[in-house]
Amino acid sequence: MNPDRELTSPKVSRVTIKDVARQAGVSTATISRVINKKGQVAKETIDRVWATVHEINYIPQAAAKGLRIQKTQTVGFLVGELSAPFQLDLLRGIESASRESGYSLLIQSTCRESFPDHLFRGVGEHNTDGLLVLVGSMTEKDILYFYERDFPLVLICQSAPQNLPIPYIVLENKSGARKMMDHLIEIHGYCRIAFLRGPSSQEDSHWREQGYYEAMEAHHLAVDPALVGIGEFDEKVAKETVRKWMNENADIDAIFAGDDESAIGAILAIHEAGKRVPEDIAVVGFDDSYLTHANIPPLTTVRSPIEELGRKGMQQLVQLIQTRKADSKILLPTELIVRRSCGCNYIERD
Amino acid sequence: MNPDRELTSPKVSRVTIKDVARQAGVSTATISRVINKKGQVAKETIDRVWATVHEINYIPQAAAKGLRIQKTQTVGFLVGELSAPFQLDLLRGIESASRESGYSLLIQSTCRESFPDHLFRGVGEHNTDGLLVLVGSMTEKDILYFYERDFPLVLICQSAPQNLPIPYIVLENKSGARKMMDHLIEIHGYCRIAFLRGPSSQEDSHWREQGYYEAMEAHHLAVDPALVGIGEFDEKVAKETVRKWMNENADIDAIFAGDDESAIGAILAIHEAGKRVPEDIAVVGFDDSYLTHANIPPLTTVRSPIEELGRKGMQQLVQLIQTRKADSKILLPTELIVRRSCGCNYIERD
DNA sequence: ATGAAAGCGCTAACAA
DNA sequence: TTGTTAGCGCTTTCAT
Repeated sequence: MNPDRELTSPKVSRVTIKDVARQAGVSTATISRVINKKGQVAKETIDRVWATVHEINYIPQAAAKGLRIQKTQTVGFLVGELSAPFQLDLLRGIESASRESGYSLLIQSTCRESFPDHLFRGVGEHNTDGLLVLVGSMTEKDILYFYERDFPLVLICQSAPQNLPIPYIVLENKSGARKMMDHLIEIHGYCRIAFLRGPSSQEDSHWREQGYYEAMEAHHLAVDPALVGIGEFDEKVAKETVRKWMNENADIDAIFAGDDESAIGAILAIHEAGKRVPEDIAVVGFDDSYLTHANIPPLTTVRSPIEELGRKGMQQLVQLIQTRKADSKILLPTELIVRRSCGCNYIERD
Repeated sequence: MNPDRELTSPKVSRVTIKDVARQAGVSTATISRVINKKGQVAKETIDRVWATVHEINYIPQAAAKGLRIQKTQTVGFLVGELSAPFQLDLLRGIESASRESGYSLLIQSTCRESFPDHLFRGVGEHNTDGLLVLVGSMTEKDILYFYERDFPLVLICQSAPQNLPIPYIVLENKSGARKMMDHLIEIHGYCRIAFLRGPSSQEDSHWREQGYYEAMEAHHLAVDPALVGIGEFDEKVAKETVRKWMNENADIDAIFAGDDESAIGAILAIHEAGKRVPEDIAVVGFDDSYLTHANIPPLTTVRSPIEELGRKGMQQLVQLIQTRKADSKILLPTELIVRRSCGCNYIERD
């Protein structure tokens, strides 16, 4: 576009620990001791070293340190496709926790990954001390590969394959769904409740569906198989499913969508059919993701503590790296968020 | 929570280039040549080396290579607070571009950063070859610091301070705003158009506002200062401003919100006042961010090519790192997205 | 309390 | 075409 500019080669050649040593009149060993606060160093020496460090703007090179101590002080976050809004909350939790623990954070999406070779995986033992693996971002085969090499791995939203002792952290999906269903049934008296399931391979999806069945059974309500449709955690897919129900004039009191995205799709389809939410049909979601509160009507949903999921997951990973131990399983509680799309009379405060 | 588990120390001690050399019966130099595809190596040797590499699962250690070649093959992305949904789109573009260029991606939020010392910045010359800097994530002082050291920097949504030749990439905010205003005025005949401005320090915000003024002037419409209110790119702030207008019964045909978030806030406030969008007051936004199309009514807005912004920005950075040259300024075109909140009769297709 | 020196794993200049 | 070797910048052991 615009004219190029020319850059000279770096004005300042890298300053190394040797420069600091020379300048401060001590050995590199002492510099290292001061910077890493290890070993005994005279108070005055410490001060002189720090002064020099600042004076000449010394910053230790990570690669050299890493090579020497055989640690990268870096963790990796693996994600399938970067697109679902909850990933930003997750990332926020992950980033802050890693930073607080003194680890750098490498992030890699594996969706259109096409590494010719295991050599060239973007992230792994060669450049990280451990990996945080979001469901769907790594094949079971690869998980096993790392496990066999005892490389620290923490799984998010996914339990360990083959019951291996790989630490993982998941949401309380079933009880969350159960709470939602109880609300729909007990408070509103809905009986004909449809369910929009997520991807069948997803554990979150699976447990939410189980919660739906469990609640129906507990309240002696029959599940109409025709009212369990595909939502795929996708707005468009859900919309299509609900559109079909609308066309068939299906008898539905409420739709429990497997996640907020599909809930949006459901609402859109219902409006398209000229009906109202929640007056004609209630719609509720799961996750309490971005903007659900600003929906019209504001969406009743189950809050997933996504940022916390990221934070805790990262804390587990760091602990695993440093002590080789971690909780094998962490279950994060979910919370019912009642707004108006279920038929309640909630008023948004701000 | 659950019982801890014990992990043994790594079963497999790291395999190094020496192991491959020994096993394949050649020198480490040859291994290096094969892996990096540099220099002349006999076809059969190449095959033998690769076979060995796979057999013993050799992965070159990034730190060692980095130390030797004095490059990290890593780039950093600096962001203020990880929260605005557009950041995910941005990150997607950045991540894919960096991966395609063979760079690892370090990400760091600088919001609640509290490094005691420049030594311990999370990201910089010590662990990256260059930095992608999102507006608001770095002080001018720090930008200057890096600039003086000729450390590769590309700015996103922010022009270079002091007209320094630091490459940057921004959106066509003014012309986008202008297009939107022209639509509002020429197609809908609105005259009393309010504007919800973003943070005054933000360049995006500034240019969008300029586009508003320019369009008003071009159409010989008077700007009513009372109708230029604060929105801060924030739903709640915008809502409050519009709520005030509603209470005052201000004469408004349309509200042009500086971004989609504030547009949402505006819509909420209008509904709260018992009025309809767009029948009573039209509302339009800027960015075409997540879920705007699913709004009720679907939001008319200006699309910002955020993912492209990330991709292109990263490509510039890589070019800057590798050739020391980059376009000094890139302007990314925006596009008017007409839906229904402006009063048009758009039907969502899916 | 401080310094000398070895060596982490890799690349590249030079030699063969 | 292949091997030898020095050395990147740092930490750490062992002296002193």
